Amino acid sequence: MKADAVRGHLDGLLLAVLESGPLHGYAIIAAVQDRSGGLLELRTGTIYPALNRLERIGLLSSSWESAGERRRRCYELTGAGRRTLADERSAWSEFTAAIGSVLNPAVPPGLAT
Amino acid sequence: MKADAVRGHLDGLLLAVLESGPLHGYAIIAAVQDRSGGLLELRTGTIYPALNRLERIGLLSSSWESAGERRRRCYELTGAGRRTLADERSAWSEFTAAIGSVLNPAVPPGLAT
DNA sequence: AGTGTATGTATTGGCAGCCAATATATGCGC
DNA sequence: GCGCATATATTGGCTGCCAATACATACACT
Repeated sequence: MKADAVRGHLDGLLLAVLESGPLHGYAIIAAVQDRSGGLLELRTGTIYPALNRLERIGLLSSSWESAGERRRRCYELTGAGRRTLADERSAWSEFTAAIGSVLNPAVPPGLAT
Repeated sequence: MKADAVRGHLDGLLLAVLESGPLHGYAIIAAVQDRSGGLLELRTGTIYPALNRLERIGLLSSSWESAGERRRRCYELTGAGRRTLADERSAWSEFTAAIGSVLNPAVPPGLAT
């Protein structure tokens, strides 16, 4: 998987892994990697600015948490975040259909009349 | 469909529409738009540099053609181009599986033990 | 003859957005 | 005290597509 393959789909990934409950940054990276079968390895320089942006536009809310003595910033979906996640899912579906139908046409090339 | 959604998948699209025979630039744009159901509208500033690059690295070959009096540059797949197209198809499949499994997990969130 | 529109190729500048590198801090094992 | 895993954060840079622009030919209409 090439490095910046997630370009344009990052927001959806972040919202999706937060759907089942709040997570902090490091756990988000692990969740994405886990759910993608190890194929998607996000970096901190990728997700932290993205999480800040998503919070700023109201799709996430965050709160500091203490695990033992260690501080963690936990992010969770807002209502707007859930609605946007639904939008991202339809956009993804539309996107894959569009690219897919060009890449693998239903009518195989060479069989046209 | 957001403007630069094809980022990272353009080469595959171009190779795919050329699989069934040679086409010139304008026809390639039309073919991609047609096969995507009108969702993918590539611009000349997008495909011409890409076609040049694909020819330069040996995936396409081109020849000038005269339709009536008008000159057209027709591109066709080379052997290496066909092999790369196959690679692009597996990469696409892997990519959609990776993003898709994060966006729409097989085990719906909230049903975990 | 002139104007507008469709067809066709080509180049340039700009910028969104992700990554690599880097910095900082804590807790734990040894 | 040293190294490693955990954890958050920022900066600079590069890739790669797009918007804008330019130019040429053919044809229809007036």
